[in-house]
Amino acid sequence: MPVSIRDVAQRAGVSVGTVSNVLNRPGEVSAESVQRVSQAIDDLGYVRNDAARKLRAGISTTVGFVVLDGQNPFYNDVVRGAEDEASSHGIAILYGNTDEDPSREKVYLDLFREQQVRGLLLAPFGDVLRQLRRLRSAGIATVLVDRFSADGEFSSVSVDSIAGGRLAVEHLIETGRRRIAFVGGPFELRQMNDRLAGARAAAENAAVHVDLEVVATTSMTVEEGVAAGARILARPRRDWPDALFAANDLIALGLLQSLVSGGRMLVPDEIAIIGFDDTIFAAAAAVPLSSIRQPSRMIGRTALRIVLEEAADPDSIPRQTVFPPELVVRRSTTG
Amino acid sequence: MPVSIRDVAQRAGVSVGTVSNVLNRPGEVSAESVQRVSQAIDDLGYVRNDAARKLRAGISTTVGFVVLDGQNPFYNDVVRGAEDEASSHGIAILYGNTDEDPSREKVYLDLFREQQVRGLLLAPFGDVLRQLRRLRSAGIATVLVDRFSADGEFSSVSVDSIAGGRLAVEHLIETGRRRIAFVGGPFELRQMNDRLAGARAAAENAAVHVDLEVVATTSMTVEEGVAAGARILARPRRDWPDALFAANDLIALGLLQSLVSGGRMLVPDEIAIIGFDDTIFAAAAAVPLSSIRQPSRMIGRTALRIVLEEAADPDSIPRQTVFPPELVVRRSTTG
DNA sequence: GACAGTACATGAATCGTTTCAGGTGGGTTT
DNA sequence: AAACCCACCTGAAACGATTCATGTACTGTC
Repeated sequence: MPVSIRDVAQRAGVSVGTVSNVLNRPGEVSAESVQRVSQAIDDLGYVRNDAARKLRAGISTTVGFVVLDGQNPFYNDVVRGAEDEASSHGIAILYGNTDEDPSREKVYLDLFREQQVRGLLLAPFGDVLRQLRRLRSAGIATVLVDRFSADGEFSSVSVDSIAGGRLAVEHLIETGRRRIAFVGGPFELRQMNDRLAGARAAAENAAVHVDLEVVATTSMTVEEGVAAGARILARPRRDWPDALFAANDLIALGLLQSLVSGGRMLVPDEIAIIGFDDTIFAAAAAVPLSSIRQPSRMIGRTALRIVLEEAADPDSIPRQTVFPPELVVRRSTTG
Repeated sequence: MPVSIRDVAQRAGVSVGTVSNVLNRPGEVSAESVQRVSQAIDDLGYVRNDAARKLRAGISTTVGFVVLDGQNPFYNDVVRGAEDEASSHGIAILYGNTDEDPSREKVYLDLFREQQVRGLLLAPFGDVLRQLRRLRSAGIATVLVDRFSADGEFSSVSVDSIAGGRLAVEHLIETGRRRIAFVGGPFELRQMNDRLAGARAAAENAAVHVDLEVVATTSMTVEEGVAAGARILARPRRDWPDALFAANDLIALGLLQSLVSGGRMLVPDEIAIIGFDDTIFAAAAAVPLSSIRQPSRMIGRTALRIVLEEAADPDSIPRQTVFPPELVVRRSTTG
């Protein structure tokens, strides 16, 4: 039932070696053979058995991609970029979503190792250094996504989160805000700390006095944003901040939902909100959301390209690719 | 460098067959052997080579999932459900997103066939019947997702779109709307036609007279929703509908964006909007969006379970699993 | 016509697992 | 003590592709 290279060879009247050559280096085969083999392949509906190929040639045609939040449109965009690049190389993507759960992350890393992926793209959450090293020694290259690899041990593709945080807060200050809250978490995430650090830098370097407080969330979801918004509103009015810098758009949307619920339209007049990522939903929000744009597809494309290069050359030196963030101003910050 | 089952066998002082048995049927091996082999595996950091396993045993440990819109949170939820089920079986998901492009769809189907996935989950867009049949004859089971398989040739897991359409329009009529526009497309999609059919049925069976027009979009995206909204607003005011039923939440969000842009807050007073899918963004929208909820994770879980069952039993009969939709009322339809 | 060089084609060996027919040794039955 | 069972182990064959050393046939040169 399953048709193998041998069947093709027989039908085309050539040896298996020739069929393999037609498949892999058509240039080294006579035009006639190419023609006859192609014909036989069509007739028989032959498809290469990737397992056998992988086994013998050691060439894997899959790349793993593990993201930390599958609900976040930002990661969907990144994956989409990776996909484009991958399919142009005939490579398929093994996808895993950890939902910020270190044990799920571990499971996926093991699973993908067993699958012997060609390389791994990872938006890390937990402490995976040991595992990544083991992957490397098994010949699997890893590129970190959305996370600068400070020690330079692995390649990474990310946006300058510090600059992003600064952009956001500078914008808030310029538009007259003075009591700013950074809403985000968990702070195990490096990006999180960087965004906050950028925010702090902007606040400190401002010509005017600016208060910057931190409202911590346990994850970067809409629900957490809603909850944080409720906590803020529960304070006496004089203790409200006049601007919120959300660690990502999901949190920002949650905040927005709190602040406009029950017909209270506090944004942007009383409180400005700015998000991060500039996902497709930012523009469609209750109040169109200002945000810090990341070139998400480009991040995905680039990461995939790098991982393939590293897989091809195991001695390559890890490199950090950092894109600049971009401020996108919408109604939520401009009364 | 790479450690094989032979290395493990040697270190444990047993034969390769025994190691394999420890891995696959530990019950049939003496406790001592299990212990020694496990020890050796740990010492050596051995991981099974999935390619070899797949080649010899013909057992694949991946399932393909091809969705038609990776930006749509609905599909992300479905994938998440499938993921949960998959990882509990040690199965990895090969992910592909076609973005409503039939040629991409074809590419992924070929790619996944080459990978010899255990089964395939597919939210189809184009005409893939021929390809699916070929996959089947190659021993790869397919389960259609979010699409009822009318002819019963393949298994499917979906929500009753007709009922969903009816629910939506009945709700609009009950809340006093009489001039309803269905905004959606493309109509190559069966779900699309079903949702519209349900809407028509509700309009026709209503006790009062109801107008139902169709505003066609070329895809189910926010941008298309925005464009459709603009077209509607461009009409003389007396020709405006008083309610919009969007084929999914993304379109609904786009419509909303048009209708509240420039400070015009037409929703819900002048125009009601209801979406479909009840994605996480519906509640966070400009005006919290009424929608028709699909049990998305459950759809994913179920589809994966079924595809595994069918892979295990090639003679199983295709079955259609249909979940009921659920009306979720929010501000966008209740003045 | 001998020789080298070119252009292709061949098929056996190989990758790392799983499978399975056959083997071993000790215990139980008759 | 012969016959049989049982629990466990062994090792070679097989999966389907790729690789590579070895052929073969033809062209052109001197």
